[in-house]
Amino acid sequence: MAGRAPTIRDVASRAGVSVATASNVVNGNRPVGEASRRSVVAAIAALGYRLDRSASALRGKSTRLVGMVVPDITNVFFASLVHGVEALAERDGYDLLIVSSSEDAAKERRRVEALVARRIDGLIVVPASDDSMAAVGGGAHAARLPPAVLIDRGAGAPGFDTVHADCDAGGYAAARHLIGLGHRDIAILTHSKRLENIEQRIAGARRALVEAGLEGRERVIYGGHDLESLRGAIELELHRADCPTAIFALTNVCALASIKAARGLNLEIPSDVSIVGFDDFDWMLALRPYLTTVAQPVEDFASAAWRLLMLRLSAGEKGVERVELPCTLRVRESTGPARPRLKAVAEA
Amino acid sequence: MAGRAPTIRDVASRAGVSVATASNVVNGNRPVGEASRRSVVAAIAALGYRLDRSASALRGKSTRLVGMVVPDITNVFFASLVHGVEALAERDGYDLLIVSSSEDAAKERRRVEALVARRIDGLIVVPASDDSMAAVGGGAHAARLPPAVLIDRGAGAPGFDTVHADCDAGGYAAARHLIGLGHRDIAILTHSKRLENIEQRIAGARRALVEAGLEGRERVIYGGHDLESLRGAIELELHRADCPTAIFALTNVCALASIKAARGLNLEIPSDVSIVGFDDFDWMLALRPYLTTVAQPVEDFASAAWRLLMLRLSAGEKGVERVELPCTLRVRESTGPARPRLKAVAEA
DNA sequence: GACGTAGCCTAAAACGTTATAGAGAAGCCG
DNA sequence: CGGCTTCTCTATAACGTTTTAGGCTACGTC
Repeated sequence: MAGRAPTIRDVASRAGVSVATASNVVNGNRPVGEASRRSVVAAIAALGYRLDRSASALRGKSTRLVGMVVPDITNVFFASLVHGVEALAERDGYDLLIVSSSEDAAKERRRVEALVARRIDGLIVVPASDDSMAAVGGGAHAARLPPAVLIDRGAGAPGFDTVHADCDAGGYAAARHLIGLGHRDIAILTHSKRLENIEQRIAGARRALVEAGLEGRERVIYGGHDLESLRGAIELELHRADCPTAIFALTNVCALASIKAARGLNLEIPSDVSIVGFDDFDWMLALRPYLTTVAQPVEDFASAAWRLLMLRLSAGEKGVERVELPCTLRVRESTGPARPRLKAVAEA
Repeated sequence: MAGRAPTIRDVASRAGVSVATASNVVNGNRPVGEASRRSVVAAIAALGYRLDRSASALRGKSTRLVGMVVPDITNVFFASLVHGVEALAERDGYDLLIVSSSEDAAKERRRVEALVARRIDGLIVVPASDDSMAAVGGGAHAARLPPAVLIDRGAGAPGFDTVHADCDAGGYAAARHLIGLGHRDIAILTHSKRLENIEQRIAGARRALVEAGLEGRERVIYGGHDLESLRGAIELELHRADCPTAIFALTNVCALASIKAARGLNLEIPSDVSIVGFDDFDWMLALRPYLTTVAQPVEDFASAAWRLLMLRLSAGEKGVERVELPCTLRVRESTGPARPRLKAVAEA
């Protein structure tokens, strides 16, 4: 039937008005008289007209497109973030261009440039490293970044609105909990990158140890990004004669790795080794014993980030805003009183 | 320093060639002489020119934009699919517009229309229901859909390339395994939607039962989309006097729900109840006992879908293609010999 | 009645790119 | 040398929208 899709010209001529008026009806940019508006609406319905966003993106000042960068969509933490942001974006009539950085700053930079080439209105990023976004902004012919909000990491980065958890408090709460149970040898498992939020978690834990007169008793283990290398790293630690009686796993993947390692070495949780994890997602509730964990308010991360972005898009120039959200320690079954280590760990 | 970003006009004039030539250098659409190409490349570097994709989207025939629709990005199965597709899209210079349908056909339709308004080149969908995409294609002023590939569901939908697993074989293998262990009362847990692939899994299981002379011994439990309602549904079943000795959970969320339910009722796995799950992801490996499961080749889903889409984008008209990939039963520890039920289930 | 103002509308110029049609030069064949 | 093809390049017209700069009418005020 129809040769090509109807354009706003077709709408205008059928409604007997100018294209400008038709356009103003479509995107209530300027007021339109009641009579004109009605005939335009009727024409739109009759023709089945649909606004071509490519064209409005080119001509208009907004593309109603927001870019989102995450290290790994497969990680439920980031997936939840995306989930939350996507819902809000839809509500406000934005579409989301999602890319992943694979925890690689160079790749992140490439991907962000691709997004900028699409003229995104704004950007929400979980940066691969704390300063990677600053690097994208700099340089001779640097891509002019649109307003960007950093989530989870890069809390100190100048020039960006940021949303992050109070990781220091989270680390402190976790460590205090373990210390209260009598643990003196605590392994802290994390991935290798030097990230501000990770350092904060460690700092918080350290603070608790110092308070308890246990300065320097923690051991920080950097295990890499993937599950298997993390498991290997913590397994090695558990093999030692002076192995820790508790593990504080700084991300949900680290928690998973710790559990797998303990299982592999036939260590009972929590009687042989206590574990405190990070984050709190559905699958964790299938683990037995239930995991004691430091939960982050992921939904709030998403809504805060979106709010900041929308604010900046409408408000234009304004000071950067830093939102810090609370973590909550959820004590469940994977932590228990420390016992003197009796049996030697069997070789796997 | 620079007022506005350099356009291809600036590049052309600096290189001393026409804009058409500059454009042809940027997107090797037509051959360009060596001398011109060099000066254009030099000009691009000097000016820090970047192609504006909004403009090429409007004028050109391709937007290098692909839409992807998933029911729920939070589900690791769909997240993995996105992960796979995104990597391939990046490789081929496409960007991915990701939306989620929340398992709701009406929302799916709205979201697809939004994508079409962006003039996406193609579409990769895990449809909310088997015929939801066909519905989008129809209608009076229906959005003309770009080439679309359906993953996981809608295997029979006319006019679409599809990628799906051999669910019948998967269901058959799982049921045979349970029957071989002596199970006679098998509960099949799934979410409520009538989906072809789910029906196939059930059909496969039935086939195994019929073969073993156990016709009609399975009970299919439709538990809804979220974890808690699924758990409630299977819990109810486990409460019955004639409760099943084995559960075949038809998705990874169903498996999770089954485990939680068993735990909640203090049933030992597998001695009290055996569980076969579906899909195979990292977090499942932290469960104890290790879950026996029917694994789907998620990475292959993604690459097959991408291949089909690229094929159709280049080949134009051609017959629809249906890719069916094998499932593999991974026998681990959550299934064991059926024992006559001795103890009554304690009230939770 | 002249003037200012508000409300509604229009014509036409962008936006930055790619596609089209064709021009000029060079090479090949008869 | 004329005619043909091939290669490279250019000028210019789109693409479908929003924005700009006014223009017309109606209305109230002096």
